[in-house]
Amino acid sequence: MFPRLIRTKLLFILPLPLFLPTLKFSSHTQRLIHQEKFLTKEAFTKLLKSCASNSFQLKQIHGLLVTSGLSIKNGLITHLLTNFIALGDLSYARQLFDEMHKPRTFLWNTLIRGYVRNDLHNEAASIYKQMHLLGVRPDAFTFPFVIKACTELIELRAAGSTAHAQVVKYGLDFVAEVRTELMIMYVKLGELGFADFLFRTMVEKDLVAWNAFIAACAQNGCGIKALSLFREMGSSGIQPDAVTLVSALSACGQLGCSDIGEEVYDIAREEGIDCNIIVDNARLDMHVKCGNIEVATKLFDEIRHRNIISWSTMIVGYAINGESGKALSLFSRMQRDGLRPNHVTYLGVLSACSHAGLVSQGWRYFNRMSQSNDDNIKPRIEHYACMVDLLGRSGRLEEAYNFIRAMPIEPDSGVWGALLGACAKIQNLELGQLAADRLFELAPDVASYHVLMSNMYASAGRWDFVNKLRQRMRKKGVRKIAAYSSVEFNGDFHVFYGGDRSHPQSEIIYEKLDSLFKQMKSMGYNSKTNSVYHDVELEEKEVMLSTHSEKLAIAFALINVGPEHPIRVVKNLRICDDCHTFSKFVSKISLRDIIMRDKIRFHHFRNGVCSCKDFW
DNA sequence: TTAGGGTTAG
Repeated sequence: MFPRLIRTKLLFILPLPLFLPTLKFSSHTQRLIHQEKFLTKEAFTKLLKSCASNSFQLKQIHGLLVTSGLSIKNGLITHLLTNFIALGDLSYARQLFDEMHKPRTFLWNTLIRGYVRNDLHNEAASIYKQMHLLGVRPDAFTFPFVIKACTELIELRAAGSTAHAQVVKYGLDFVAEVRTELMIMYVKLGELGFADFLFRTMVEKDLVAWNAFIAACAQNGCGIKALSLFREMGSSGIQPDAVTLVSALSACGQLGCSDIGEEVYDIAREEGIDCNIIVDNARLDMHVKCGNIEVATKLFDEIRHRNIISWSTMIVGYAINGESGKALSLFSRMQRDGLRPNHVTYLGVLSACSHAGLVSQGWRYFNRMSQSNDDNIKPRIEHYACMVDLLGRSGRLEEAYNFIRAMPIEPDSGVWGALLGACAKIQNLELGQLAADRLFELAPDVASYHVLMSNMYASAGRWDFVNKLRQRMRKKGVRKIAAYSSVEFNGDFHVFYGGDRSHPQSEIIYEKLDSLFKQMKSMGYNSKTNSVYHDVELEEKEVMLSTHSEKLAIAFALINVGPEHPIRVVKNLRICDDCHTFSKFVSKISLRDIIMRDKIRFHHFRNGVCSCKDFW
């Protein structure tokens, strides 16, 4: 009707009363509007600013702009769009974006960032792809978030490499922000060497780059690397901050080295970042993960401004250290103190029940959650998995299976995995097979499900099925995770694999093992060969068992660690029956406490008894 | 008008 330029101008001279009847604004906003005679660009900006937190009002403004039949400048839409992104309403932002004529790179960046910040990584990647197809040139602001999106999703791995190639093509690979994200991506892909190369060749390694690398290592199972970087940072003269210390503490928790963890906390004191609730929680969690439950209890009582994370950490701490009663009474104390549990707290409570086989109490907590009106603590899929674990491991496999069938949400691999784990413990081949069938569909690449099922067949002597399953794994390229145990001694980590002879002290370690076995056998020890899942003769089975990684680690610690310290072993998988018995005997023979952390809980061995009461 | 790093469970 009008040439575009004129129409645009018209918008700004539309008298305000025309707008007012349909808009329901606060009195403050209305005053603001009345003060302006016409809706000038400044007035419009002001109007948007005053509605920035109100999605409804923003939508009304957009609606008015559209129904006024006037063309809208990109600038105005940009304002609206950034507001919607800030409010997390990505679908509305996307609608606005699609209405725009040739949006500039800045807007593409804004949208990608919005998607990533709201965990919509696929959408972020597809926007980038579209940008690429349309020939819009990305800039240094585009890539940090594109790479982050690729890092977060396994499906986007290939896209990550493409993005890296693009970064190089546009000459942006020396931009600190871009390179930091690339580094994180490669750590997550398990390419630590390449991540390290990117870090070494960074022009200026600032605090954020150090932190990103240390945190990425700590979060992706490279605790030793994280700690060595932390030490290197200290000697390079860069002052650590709370983020650095939290990552270092988390690495210590993973590695089970609380002495080093306390040295890290000393630095927090020097830097004046102790009494920071996040750092204090990280320290608490570190002691929990090292099995120092008394130290953790004391620290917990000393933390002044405890938050829900402190309480959850402590509840879980009791649960995994075999003190379920304390976990549950702490939960009651928390509620008496007027704190509301969140979904993690409930996971801790349910896992406390699960570790001790407290079925009726578990049901009570689960029902309490289900009846809660608060959306935040309605049971999620993880809570269902916890219940299946509790029921199944307590021997109520049928009940667990019926529970799964009655679930209001679709069971995922976590839920079926819990059932399979329980079936393996109780030796229920039939139900195990059923769970495994579901798991091979839902999570075909996960080695541990194949291994669990294969072990069950082996225990039942069904070697035909074992071989079939192994073939299937080979075909799919699913590789079993090798079991290892590690012991920290004098700041170094000694890692042992089954049958390992690579340690410099191997000879005396094996001698020590021999003499231990002799003593144990005289006390009535018989090896539990049902933990060896290979079709070999009994004698050979005994040999394989006798060199399990945890046994080597314990022998190493007995030789090296002073008698005033307990023996601490960290294992990456679950402990087997025979090693559990072995550890009980050793704790009795050697009069040493053995604190062993397996994949999901602690075993504190003292004088021939384990804190798990042989239920795990 | 835009950018990179953090704690709690299984």
